[in-house]
Amino acid sequence: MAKENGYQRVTIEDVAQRAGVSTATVSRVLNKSNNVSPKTVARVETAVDELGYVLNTAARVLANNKTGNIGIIVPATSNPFLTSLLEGINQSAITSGYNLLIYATTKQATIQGGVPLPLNEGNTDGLLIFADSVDERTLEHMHRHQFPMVLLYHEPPPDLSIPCVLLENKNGAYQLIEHLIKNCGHRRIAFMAGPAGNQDSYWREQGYREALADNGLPIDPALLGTGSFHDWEAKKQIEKWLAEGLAFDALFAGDDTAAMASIVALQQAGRRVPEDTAVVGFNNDTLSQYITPPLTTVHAPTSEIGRTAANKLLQLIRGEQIEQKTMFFTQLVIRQSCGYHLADK
Amino acid sequence: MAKENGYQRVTIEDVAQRAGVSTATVSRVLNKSNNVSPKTVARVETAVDELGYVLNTAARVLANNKTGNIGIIVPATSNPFLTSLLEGINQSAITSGYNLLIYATTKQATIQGGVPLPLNEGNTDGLLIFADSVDERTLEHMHRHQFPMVLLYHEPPPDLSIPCVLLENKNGAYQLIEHLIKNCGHRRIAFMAGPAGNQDSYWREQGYREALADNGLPIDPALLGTGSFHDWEAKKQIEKWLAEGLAFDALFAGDDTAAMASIVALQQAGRRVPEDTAVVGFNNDTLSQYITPPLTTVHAPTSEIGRTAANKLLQLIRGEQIEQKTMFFTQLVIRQSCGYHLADK
DNA sequence: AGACAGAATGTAATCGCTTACATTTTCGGT
DNA sequence: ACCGAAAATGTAAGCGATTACATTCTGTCT
Repeated sequence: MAKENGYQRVTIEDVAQRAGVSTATVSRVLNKSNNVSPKTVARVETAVDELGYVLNTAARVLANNKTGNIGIIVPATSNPFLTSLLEGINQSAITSGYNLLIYATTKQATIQGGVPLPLNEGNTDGLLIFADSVDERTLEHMHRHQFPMVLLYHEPPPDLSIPCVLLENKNGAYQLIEHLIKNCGHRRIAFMAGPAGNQDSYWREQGYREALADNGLPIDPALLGTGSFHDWEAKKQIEKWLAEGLAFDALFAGDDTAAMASIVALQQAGRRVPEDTAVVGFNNDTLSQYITPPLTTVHAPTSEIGRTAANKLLQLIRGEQIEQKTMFFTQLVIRQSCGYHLADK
Repeated sequence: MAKENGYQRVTIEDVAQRAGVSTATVSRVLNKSNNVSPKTVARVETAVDELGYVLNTAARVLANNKTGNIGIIVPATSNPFLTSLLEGINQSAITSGYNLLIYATTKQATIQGGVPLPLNEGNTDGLLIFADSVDERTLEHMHRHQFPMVLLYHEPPPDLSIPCVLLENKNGAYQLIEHLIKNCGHRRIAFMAGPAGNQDSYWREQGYREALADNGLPIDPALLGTGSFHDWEAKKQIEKWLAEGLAFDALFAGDDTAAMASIVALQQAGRRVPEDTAVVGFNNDTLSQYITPPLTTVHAPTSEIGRTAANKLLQLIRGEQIEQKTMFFTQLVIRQSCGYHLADK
């Protein structure tokens, strides 16, 4: 009855008693339903105030089978790209009167088969799932139960028809690399992949490969590394390459975070960017314009993607029909880290 | 009965029936309570699997009066500092078997008097509250109901004894400014305040003022501006100062985000940093080492603060006694944006 | 004044789970 | 074979809301 910490909850019944009405009426007032006289509304409202009544969400959810929340499962990284994404999602959630609950998975606690998600039908009306932060088995299970979900930056397994919103990566990467080759005159371009299994990274690599091929450049496996979209990992990769004495005059770091870290690592090793080594990223994070040299990158409409994904989920929850796949496109942003301004044209 | 989207929930009763036991037993298995025979456990577990049963969190919460979640209310900004903070909080939450629910307030939807918080006793066991993201009236109300709360970077109003964890700002700022004056030889040091009402900003300003005073420098009101710990705001302030023709040879931007944006704005206007104008920040965000010039700043143990705050809240929830106020200290980090390496010593 | 539609309010079942208490099993010891 | 304590299981009363349905007020029209 009393909460563990000893506080005695005020219920709708107490309010009803104090206001001299039934619980049904109190509930009506609380839910602003019509057909309740102004005087009664007033009486109930003062009773609520006087008692300091707080609605018990759990009870309401149980009765309504609706929570008013949407959730998102993301990996617990500090990549600023995520911040933009969440910003967009939160925006549309709030606009629609929903709250956003965020659950960040860590290495120790990745969501894997069997373990029930902390965010589920009990506390959310639907879920946004970032990349592969939830394993396929769990996904399938929820899908079987028709729980509203939208996948972010990830296509669903072929047999699961879960709506998703995606970023077009290949073409963006292709243009970026082509710019490096044709406009800036680079030949030996290294590539850092993202985290294992990341679909964005996969397509960026495809764009990289095609651009090289189309421009008559070989794919040198030695130029293929891993940055995991993570500063530390990128730094390690650069150091490894440098130690090996790898020859490269440009680097596509996979994303902006890895690019920024790479620039620093390169500079610390005495290489000038872009004079000695050009570096380009992907995403166009807010910060990429603030570093020196300003980063050449590919703009991704991240917070718009977030907004759209949330809206799709909300439609799904309302039972509306939505298209399975939404694709967003990118745009090349040329600044200075690619060395374009130095190239002889 | 059926959820809006038409899915029929499997309840504990269905499981009980299928396993040929009572609901109580199923519940016991689900909660891993002892005193249930291995065979029964097995029978129940297969029934759960076969039926694809998912526990209804709302019902459990209603029965238990415990959610297993802690929540945090933060402003919806993309300041990387917040990311570190959340990281720390999430870490200890998960370690203690709790989940972290994040609610980000936006300009449109700040938490103000009367409006019930989306995160409350119904879905969380306790709340972390960042700075002034919740108004005093609401705070008081929850405090009156003994809802476990911990304030972050903010002291409670004098009459409300809510535990808080704070950062020591004044001394950090003092040292920073003193370094600028004594070691780097700057005289006209501008200051950018944070958001209105921000306590961290207040104390940083005090440190700034005292350092100037102690070193015989006047406080020139013209040198006092606002950056709001925000890139855009900082940029505007710089542009305004530059347009006014304000003379200053150093800037304490209030935090790293404002510092980085200021550096860019200054550079765009043709001023060299630190040769023409030194710039320093506060926080020591991960990125501050990656920019050029690397930022001189004050290190704040942000994610440790997060961890500590979460732990305090968890203790509070368990009913343990905790100290009201925990203070964390800072450390000066000298890199290059202050111009120290150029100063004649 | 009486009848009646519609507004206002009340009654009580229900949502899915936990758990105190009651009851039945199990099993070692004699 | 029997007893009794401990182990296993069952029964049913909540938790705090919502809401279908029933009932009681209004006030208008004849």
